[in-house]
Amino acid sequence: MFVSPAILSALPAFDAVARLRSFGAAGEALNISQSAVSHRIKHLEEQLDVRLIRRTTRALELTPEGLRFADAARQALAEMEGALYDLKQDKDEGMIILSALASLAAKWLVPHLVEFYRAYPGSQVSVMAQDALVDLSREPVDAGLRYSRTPQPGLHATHLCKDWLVPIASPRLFKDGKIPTTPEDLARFPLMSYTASLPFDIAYSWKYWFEQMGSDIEPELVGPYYDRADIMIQTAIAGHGIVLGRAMLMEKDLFDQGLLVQVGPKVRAQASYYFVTLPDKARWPKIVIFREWLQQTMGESYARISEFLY
Amino acid sequence: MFVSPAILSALPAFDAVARLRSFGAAGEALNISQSAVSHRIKHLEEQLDVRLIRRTTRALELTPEGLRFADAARQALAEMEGALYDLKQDKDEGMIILSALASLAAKWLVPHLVEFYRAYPGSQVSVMAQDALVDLSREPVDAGLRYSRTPQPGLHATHLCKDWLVPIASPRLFKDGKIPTTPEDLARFPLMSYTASLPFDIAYSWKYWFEQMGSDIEPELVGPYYDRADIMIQTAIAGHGIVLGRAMLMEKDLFDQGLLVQVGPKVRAQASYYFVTLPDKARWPKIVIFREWLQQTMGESYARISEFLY
DNA sequence: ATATATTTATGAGATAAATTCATATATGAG
DNA sequence: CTCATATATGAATTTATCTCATAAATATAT
Repeated sequence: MFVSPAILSALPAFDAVARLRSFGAAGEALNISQSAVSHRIKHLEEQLDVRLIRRTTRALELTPEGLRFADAARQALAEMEGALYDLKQDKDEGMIILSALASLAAKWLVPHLVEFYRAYPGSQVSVMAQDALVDLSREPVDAGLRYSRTPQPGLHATHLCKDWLVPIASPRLFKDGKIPTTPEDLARFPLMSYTASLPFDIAYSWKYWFEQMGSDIEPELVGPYYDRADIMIQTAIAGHGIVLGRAMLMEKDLFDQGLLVQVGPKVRAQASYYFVTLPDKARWPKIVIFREWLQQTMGESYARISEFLY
Repeated sequence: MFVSPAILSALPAFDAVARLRSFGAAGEALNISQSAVSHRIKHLEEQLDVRLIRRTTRALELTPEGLRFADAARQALAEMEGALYDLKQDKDEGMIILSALASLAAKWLVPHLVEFYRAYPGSQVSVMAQDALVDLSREPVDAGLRYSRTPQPGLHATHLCKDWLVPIASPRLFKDGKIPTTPEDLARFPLMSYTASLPFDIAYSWKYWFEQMGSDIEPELVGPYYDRADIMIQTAIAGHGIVLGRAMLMEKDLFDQGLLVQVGPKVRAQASYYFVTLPDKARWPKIVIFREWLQQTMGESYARISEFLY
């Protein structure tokens, strides 16, 4: 057997009549005329070939069959109502599932997320720290926080901020208290770099930095290497040497905890941070709220960092 | 929130697409065109403002939202399918709930019902032995077996058979073996009658019988009285006296068990047996089957009794 | 008994929606 | 690149639904 659309579309009317015991009241509840309700119910009874309602001019009563059918109708409608509510929740105020690069998640996002929760107490953000770029239309992920030169085509992308490459190190590395200031000074320390697998790998390398400094020093890199920028920074904090790191990842370590010091001029990183979503989801309220917060807050971080670093 | 008919009527199409992973196949399953399915799904997605299906020319995939919604849709449809099946069952082969007068139920219907079960093994009849006439449109009762002069207006009624009033008694009452044959003989025994509360009460009384016999005897009735015809017959079987009973109620006792003997001529009873249903239900298969069996079987009973009694 | 008020039923016309057909469009496979 | 196989789309048509005005039915009050 198969349930015809005609039967289904009559359910709200029948349910309303069953609950309100009046065609007029049901019509009012559904914003249609009493006549429409009457027609619909009649049509439904014809479809089912069963009398569902006993009409006694002044009052309505359900037949035994009508009572049973009303139960089923109510249950089916409740099921759909629940599904609709869930969909709405997804858009409005449900949890945002965000796919972010692990380095950014660890070093910038997680420390700042407390501010978001403070500002929007009803919200919840779940961060999936993923190195691979997930397919937003396939995975149950609402949005992505990405670092790239250009946003991926086909997605709704919002530019958040640029970044800087900065040589940093633990103050403890300089036992005599003399922090290097020139490329030449700097090159005497162990230079470490993150072995990115990104296509713009070169942008991270010391080679690029020395070029930007107008220096012809050919840097000699030492290990350990990690493929994650945040772990590379931890290595610097541990005092293993000088790391060329992305400024946005080091905000807390530089300012708030003093674990790192800048040991050379910043240079422009080649990529930017983007917030991306499927075009469909771009206007979902919960996404809009988070995106605007992110844009504002990353912008502030970037401004603060840009001003602080020489 | 309230579930709009537009959303509901798109559910079968969406469910079919979700199951079959193809618009074309879904259309075929629902006997509509591929184009119609495409339009419906598009409309549904617009209504919900959520993308449910990822289209990739060659294959379909549900989005995470689509998967969840498909579950809800399937469940709601299953609920309705169940309800539709129940309604169909009611009409086709479900249990027949029959309201019958207690006397007829006990003395004729129950003994004959085994024949019905034998003839229609899938069927089930539930007999509610009720003295009061129930309102068929209000109670969960499918049909009524009634004894009246005219069928109740507004109901679909089928005439089953007439009946006779017959004086009967236990053979044990006549210790000398002489069974009375004339009204005068008969009047020497205790005469008992059922104190009906029916409007055609008089028809049962001995007075009426003696009149019909052309006798001017004024019968003197003795107790015990019962308001149920079947119990009155049991009283006769117990040998308490002569009872004027309805022939249809005594078929088994007279023929098959020899518990009663006829002790005077039969006279026509004023009422008939009718099988009544609500007009809506009159053509339900299960009702038709039972009605036809009843008509046939009561007809045979009546013919047998009419021939047997003088 | 009769009038009245209240409620559902009905028919016709107007409006809106769904369906089909024909065809465009997209894309994976060979 | 082309073909085969899907879905998408637009316009015309058909179908369904709604509203309005009004009829019909009956419980309640007079």
